Amino acid sequence: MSPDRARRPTLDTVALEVGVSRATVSNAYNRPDQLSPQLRDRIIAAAERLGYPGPDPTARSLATQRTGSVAFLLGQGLSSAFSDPALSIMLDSLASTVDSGDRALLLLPGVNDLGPRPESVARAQTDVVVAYSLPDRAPALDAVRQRKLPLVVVDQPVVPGSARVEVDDTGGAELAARHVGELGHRRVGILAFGLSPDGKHGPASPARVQSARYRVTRDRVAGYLRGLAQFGIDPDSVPLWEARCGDQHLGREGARWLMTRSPRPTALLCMSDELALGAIRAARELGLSVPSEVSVVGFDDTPGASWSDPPLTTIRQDLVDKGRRIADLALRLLDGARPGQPTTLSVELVPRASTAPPPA
Amino acid sequence: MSPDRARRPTLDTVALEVGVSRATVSNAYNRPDQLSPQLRDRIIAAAERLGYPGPDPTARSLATQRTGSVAFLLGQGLSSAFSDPALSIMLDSLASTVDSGDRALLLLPGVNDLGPRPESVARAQTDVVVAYSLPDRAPALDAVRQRKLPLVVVDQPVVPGSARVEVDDTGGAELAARHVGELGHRRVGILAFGLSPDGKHGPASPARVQSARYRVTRDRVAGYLRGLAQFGIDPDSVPLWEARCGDQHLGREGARWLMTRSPRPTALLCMSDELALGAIRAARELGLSVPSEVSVVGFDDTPGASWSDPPLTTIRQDLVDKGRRIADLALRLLDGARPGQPTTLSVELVPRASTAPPPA
DNA sequence: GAGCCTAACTGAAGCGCTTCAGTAGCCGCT
DNA sequence: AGCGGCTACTGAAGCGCTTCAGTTAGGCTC
Repeated sequence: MSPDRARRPTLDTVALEVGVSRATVSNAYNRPDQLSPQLRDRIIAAAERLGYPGPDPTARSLATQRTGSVAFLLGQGLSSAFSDPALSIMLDSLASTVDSGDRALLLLPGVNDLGPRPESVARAQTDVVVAYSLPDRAPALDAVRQRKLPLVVVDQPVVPGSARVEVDDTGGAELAARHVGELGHRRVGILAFGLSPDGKHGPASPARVQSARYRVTRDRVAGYLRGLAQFGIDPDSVPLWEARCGDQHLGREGARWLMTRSPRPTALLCMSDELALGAIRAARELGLSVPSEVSVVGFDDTPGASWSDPPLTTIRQDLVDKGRRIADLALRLLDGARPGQPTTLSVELVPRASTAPPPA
Repeated sequence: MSPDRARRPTLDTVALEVGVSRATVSNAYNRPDQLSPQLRDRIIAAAERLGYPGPDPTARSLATQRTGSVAFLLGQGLSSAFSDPALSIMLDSLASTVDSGDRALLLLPGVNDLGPRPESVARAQTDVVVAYSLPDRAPALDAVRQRKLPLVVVDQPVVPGSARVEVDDTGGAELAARHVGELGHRRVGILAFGLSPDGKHGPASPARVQSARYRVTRDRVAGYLRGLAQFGIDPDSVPLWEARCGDQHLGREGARWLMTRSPRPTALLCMSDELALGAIRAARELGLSVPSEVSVVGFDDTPGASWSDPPLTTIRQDLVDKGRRIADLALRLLDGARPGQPTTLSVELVPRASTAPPPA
């Protein structure tokens, strides 16, 4: 358009100015040991003078065949994602690990709960992909496969040839269920995450639970029911409410529904601390005391769990460790490592004051 | 390393296979109108057959001189950032706008509250930068300037030559202050965000307030004090507690400190809803009723504000609109638009049940 | 002083794509 | 028959950088 507006300086510009070859200027930036310090100083000074901002990242990427960024694929949009502090914490830890490896985080949020659009993935400048909690058969994963990018899947269905980091969801849920079982509860309700990416929330039928497209939700339900079964509780008698995303607001709504069933459950198993906090709130609004009239168990052990009122009994997973491992794994894949065995992170029960034996 | 492991197919591979020129294959992907549908179909089919995943994003970027991503620079790490739902909401709206423009979001979280490292910025593959709430004189901004990238600054000090989106922080804070003034409060405390990127929190001296490096915090304090002054309240008599980041936890701690001053403030002005929720909690723990014994005002009007107990009087800003505008602006800068006048978004007082006249 | 080694620098070949100025062929018009 | 104007496709010049195989000069050794 405009009459050749002062072309940006490139490596050549600088090389010409200093009177050296382009390779030398490149070395000045990337391999300082390859040239004499004096020459390097001259080059850097000339670059400064010419307003050369250093090697262009894109050109460098093309030449080196690595972009230096890690793409993070998210099932949902950012706002629902971050309404869950567990994700924030994990992502923060992931991001700092990634950043310390001199790489940036390319965030591809989901659209309509289906994960990112495949075209977004196709155009993403990245050399490794982390998929977090996408529904089964997310189209974005096809795009990843097509590009043959190394993939780390987290909390998510198995994808052949990818590395995997998982939390022992089933085990954790079972722990939670057994905890309330041991306390003597026999009427228990489940407050679950979304089951399928169709934006629905509300009471969920067993059939819907069967066909759930989110692995995490499926596994946790299975764990809950398995744990409860050990106390003779019939899975079909367990009411389940599905919250589309894990925020307190829906937790409250769901808990309200669960606590108005009859017979009223005396314990609520919640798939996240946020949902559990919503449940506590709902209980309070219904005039039910926690834990003497209703027990509530969360999942994740986010900071909010320990300072809620009452403090929340929950299943702890080490979110910081999780983020770090994911990032490490991704960085190692970049360096050509094989996916290897899936990493499964352990969980533990953290008993606090939101659970107690059921009312007599 | 390995003996020439099946080289990835490129445009040339496909062109050779189909027997057309490379340009034609490129057109098949980018300008379907430039070739006959039949040929295009043949090309796409051949690509499929060869496992060609479509034009390489990096090479494309180099050729077109645009990366297709928007870098988002954050003052803090992700976890503290997302502990503020206001940011999540805004970022979500920003991300979807960016995504619908077929661009991705490159997230550069801050390190040590100073914003991203300048090297990260230097290497970032992006063609436009959004800086959110960095401290004054953040080193990352120098890197942006050096690369001559278009810049949108948000909630942040003015940077020459950049576009700007702002919320009327001073005005909003003044609104909040006048609201409690009108209700009759004369002893008021302020629960503020961090003042400077040094990780400190706790009671802040007027001197520290003076030298604050975060514009938002500075402006809101100024607004509060201006509003209070209209009711004859001496700025020096107003206790201020600084929460390093805006999370409930620190809000509670700060509020507790404020509410144990003597004379005890009858109203608390909080810089975010999260802080305000923490304050309400602290009040409850101290056995003080909200609003009859102490009034609390938030800022942002996040969803949590309306369903807290009691519902929170707050200053509303339209976060979704904010995100969208930022993204639009960034995309327009990419298309060569001039930065133009700063956009200032308005705020309004939303009176709810957390404020009332002071106890007699 | 011949031979060898190393440090310092260079030349040129890519990396995979877009784009623009052509060219070739064809159709329709006069 | 000649010409203009299409449509469909091609060639080649970049985009800005990295990297590797050299080359050169200087220093060291015996």
